[in-house]
Amino acid sequence: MDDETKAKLLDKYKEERKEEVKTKALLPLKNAEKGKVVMRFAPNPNGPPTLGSARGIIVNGEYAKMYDGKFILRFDDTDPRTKRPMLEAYDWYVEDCKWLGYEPDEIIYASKRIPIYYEYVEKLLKMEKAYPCFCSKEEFKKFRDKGVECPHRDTDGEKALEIWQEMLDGKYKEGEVVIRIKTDMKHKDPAIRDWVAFRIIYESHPLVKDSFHVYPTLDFESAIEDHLNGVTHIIRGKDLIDSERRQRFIYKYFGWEYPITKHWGRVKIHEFGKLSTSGIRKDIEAGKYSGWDDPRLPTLKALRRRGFEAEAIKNFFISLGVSENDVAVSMKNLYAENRKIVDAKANRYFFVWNPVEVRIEGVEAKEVKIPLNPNDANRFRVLKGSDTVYITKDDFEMFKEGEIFRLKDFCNIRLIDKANRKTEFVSYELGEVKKGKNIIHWLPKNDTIPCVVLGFEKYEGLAEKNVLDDVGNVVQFERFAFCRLEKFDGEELVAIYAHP
RNA sequence: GCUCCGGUGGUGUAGCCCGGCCAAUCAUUCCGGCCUUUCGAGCCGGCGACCCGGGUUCAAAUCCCGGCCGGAGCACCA
Repeated sequence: MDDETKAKLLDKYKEERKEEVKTKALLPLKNAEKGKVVMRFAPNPNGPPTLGSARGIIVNGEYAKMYDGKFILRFDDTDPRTKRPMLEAYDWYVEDCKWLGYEPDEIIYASKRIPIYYEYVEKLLKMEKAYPCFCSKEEFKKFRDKGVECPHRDTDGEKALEIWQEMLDGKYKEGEVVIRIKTDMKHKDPAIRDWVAFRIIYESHPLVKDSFHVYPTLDFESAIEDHLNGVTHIIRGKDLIDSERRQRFIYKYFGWEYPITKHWGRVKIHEFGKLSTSGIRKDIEAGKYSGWDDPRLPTLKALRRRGFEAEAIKNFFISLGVSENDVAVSMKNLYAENRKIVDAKANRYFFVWNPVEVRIEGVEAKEVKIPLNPNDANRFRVLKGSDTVYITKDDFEMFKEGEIFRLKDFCNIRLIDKANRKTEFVSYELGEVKKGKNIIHWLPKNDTIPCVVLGFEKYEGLAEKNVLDDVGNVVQFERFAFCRLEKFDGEELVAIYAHP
């Protein structure tokens, strides 16, 4: 790109930046040209996609959309041991990308393209920009720390290729030899000094089985792929910030242009402690969680099960932006985003947890019509008001004898005998009871279904029968929370707690 | 220890590159009010921030230096 177009782009970038401030969108991308942007999201599928993955999918996918560009999903699955991929997880990533609204234009499996990486390392070997190194990890660390070149560094190209061939032929044991990229052993940042590009691992790979035993490291694989795919911008976590400086050496040797990079900091979500994929896996195996979609987990499967809208997750991450600061954020922000979407369409129902039976003296049974959604005056559900109702224990305990409270949309009653849970009818009209905490929800004695709500805590109780019209949907249990009704087996309704 | 990065209300975030329009944006939380019926929803309103110290300048959140605090990398992991 020449200086003039660069300057033009920069001006445009500044203008867009100003405009974007008002709207809810990602800040414009540096040097991005409509139609020419290529973004990628490159996970290792060693577990299911989580909220963290969602950030990668959304930020990269969204930029691709903003600039009518291309979005690539690439599986960086080149370690069959330490970061062993999980076969089912490949599809999970594809599904979740689609669910979030970013269907990949292309899907790349690094493990299937290992021969391509071989071609490039052979070139580097021949150019003497890479070399086989027989140092042990510990030995090499000493050289690295001292900034001294190791004895294998000046192996000539011919010999290097010979050794490489022997590696491929299986003549070496694991750990005996690796291929290193020449950088600069005196580079002021020790993290950059001659890094490993290939190592030997005799382990069957979940996807490509026993096809290879010489595997590239992330830095090598990623460097080659980004160039081959014409990736223009890389946005990822700041843990990979040094990758750029390492990989730039390869780009320099081949005369390629490195993509523009941007990094985000660590995200800590208050509600989920420290959760590692391997830790969760153990807990699932131990029975602590029901599976990867356990509603207490930060996986996208779990969030979807709880009824979160993809749009809400998107807005949540867009609001975090892309800054290198570490953020500690609360799920309350996600809840707020989801509520904005779901509030208008979620039907309202009564769910009485820890039900307490209460008798009402002097009331006449009568059907009451209650709006399904307060914003919609035309849709109703019907409850059969009767002389015996259930209310939640939390409410019951709050009231004192003599106090009047209202069963929402039914009638006002006075508590006369708390020990025997007896009340008396006062009136039907809203009248006496104004608003607020004296209006509670309730259920008629003989017209309910058992309902269990699964979430960070488990709630057991009763729900009105009308909910059966909404199985599969997100509803609001009034004065409780938004929940997704998962299934009804004829006996009991299972709902998943979404958020207040 | 070595290298790099960052610090704006309780929490995120915009502004910083190109100093003045910033007595600082937006969202969320919290608090208060409203709602012929959710005080665990909704609607309206309010409180609340430029890490500290120097310097440059007519002018600093913005530039420079130092300090403090936080983070990342220094793997034959990604």
